[in-house]
Amino acid sequence: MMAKDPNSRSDFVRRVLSVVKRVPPGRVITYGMVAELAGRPRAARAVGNIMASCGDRSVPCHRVIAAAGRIGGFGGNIAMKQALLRAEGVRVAGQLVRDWRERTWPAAGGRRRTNK
DNA sequence: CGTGTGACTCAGT
DNA sequence: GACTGAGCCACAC
Repeated sequence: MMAKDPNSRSDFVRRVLSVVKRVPPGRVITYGMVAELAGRPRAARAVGNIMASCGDRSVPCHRVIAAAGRIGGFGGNIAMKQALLRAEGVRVAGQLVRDWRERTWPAAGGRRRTNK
């Protein structure tokens, strides 16, 4: 069993993967949110790098999107990411997610206020 | 150990 | 709404 080796990655990477794995189906999360849950609210960029290097297929990296509901990237196969999200019930329009506000996880508790 | 790069984010124009 | 510049972080070389 243990075909995987999560221990070979750094702590931060392990934490990021853990967060993404916790994202339920039909839900999406932004890189910044993952970074924050991972303990580095400013490491959105690093999270993107980790996803690009994610060697763990158990991680639904397709549920990780950029801020403002943008799809972001997917190793050049953005179309696949859109299809995967759509297959989970997420409304995707081109490179933009329409219902990301209601599908962002964890539930931000509601909509944003006048101030970001 | 310094530099460059990238599936990012924010603020300003 | 779109583009630009600057900031921030981890990893490969």
